[in-house]
Amino acid sequence: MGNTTSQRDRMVAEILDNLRRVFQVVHGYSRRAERVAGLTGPQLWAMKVLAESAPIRVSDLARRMYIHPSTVVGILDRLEQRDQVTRTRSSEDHRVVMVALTDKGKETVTKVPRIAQGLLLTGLKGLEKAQLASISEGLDLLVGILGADRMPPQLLFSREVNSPPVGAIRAARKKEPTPA
Amino acid sequence: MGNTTSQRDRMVAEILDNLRRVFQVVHGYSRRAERVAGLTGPQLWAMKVLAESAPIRVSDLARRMYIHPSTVVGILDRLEQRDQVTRTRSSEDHRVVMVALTDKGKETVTKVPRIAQGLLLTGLKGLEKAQLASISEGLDLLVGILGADRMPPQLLFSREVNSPPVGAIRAARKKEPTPA
DNA sequence: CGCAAATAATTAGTATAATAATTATCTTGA
DNA sequence: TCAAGATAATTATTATACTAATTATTTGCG
Repeated sequence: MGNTTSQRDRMVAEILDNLRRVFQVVHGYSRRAERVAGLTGPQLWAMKVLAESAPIRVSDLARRMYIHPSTVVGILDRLEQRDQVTRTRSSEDHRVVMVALTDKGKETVTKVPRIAQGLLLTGLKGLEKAQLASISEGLDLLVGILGADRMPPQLLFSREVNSPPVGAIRAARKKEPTPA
Repeated sequence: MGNTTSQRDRMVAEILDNLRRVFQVVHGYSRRAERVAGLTGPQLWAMKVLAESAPIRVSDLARRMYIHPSTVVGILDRLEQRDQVTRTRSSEDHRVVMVALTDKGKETVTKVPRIAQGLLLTGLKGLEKAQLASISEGLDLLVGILGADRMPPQLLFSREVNSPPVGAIRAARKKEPTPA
């Protein structure tokens, strides 16, 4: 195939290589790291979202985590089993289930923030500002092309998933403790 | 926590956010995309490594894929079941099992190369050289700090995993059809 | 009103991935 | 030599994640 192997082709190949490597490392990374907290990465992530968004519907939690609702169910099963969260069926709409943190869960959240992302965080913080800017810029571009490409194949959950290329998603995830 | 929220802190946070987002997207991405080929992403990846490295030991395959040997066993189970690979126990050392592609497997590999990484590839190829350079640079830095950081917690497979921060790994993955 | 369509959560089934334990084999040292 | 340790692959168990199918419930149309 690609005979000429232009410089660009090589750059693209290298990017894919690096990307794959980063995935691999970060993945096993956060697993080990976060297991220190007694909870796995996704479990902890769910807890963090819960901490921000008080009682929240299962489907909304899934949307915030960018994962499928059925996956969330499993995560909640395990968290509930460990007394970290509670599930309450809404009295208004009996189809919905509201999820909240237990007292124990709240305590967990306050205890772990550092451990969760701490390791990568430490690494990044050790870099110079210029380097941070470089990484940031590269990732932005990456997110851009991914964001543009991801919709067509199969929308994820089919709600407001139409063209928030970057900003909307980030906005939704930042602080904002649901003004209620 | 972080009261002052310096600009650097914000940059770091944003990088982590973006990173997570990229993971999420690429993940579901390659799943959908590669399923078009009838095989899942990791299965296809294993096939590609096999195509390059002829008969190879299970543990070496795992090392090349940066995943755990036990995970490879499962992937091989499914590939073998589909007549894509063969497993042969070595006669020299009865502990080792050599894996190779079947004829059908070889054909599969020639048929799919584009689909596998094609989508991300297309996106990247549409970018300008300067943007590619930017992404590349950012990822290099990221890989750098990850490579430096990943060893201490728990070495992955405990072989020559001592200080090949970046280059060694890439070198091992590039072409090089195992010079015997 | 009453049943069909839509919606929310869950379950079922498959695949990936990691750790820990097991089995078989090989290598060494007493 | 032969038992102790190391090594290779595998199995078991747990967790994540997806798609499809199921169950409840709510809405809306005729």
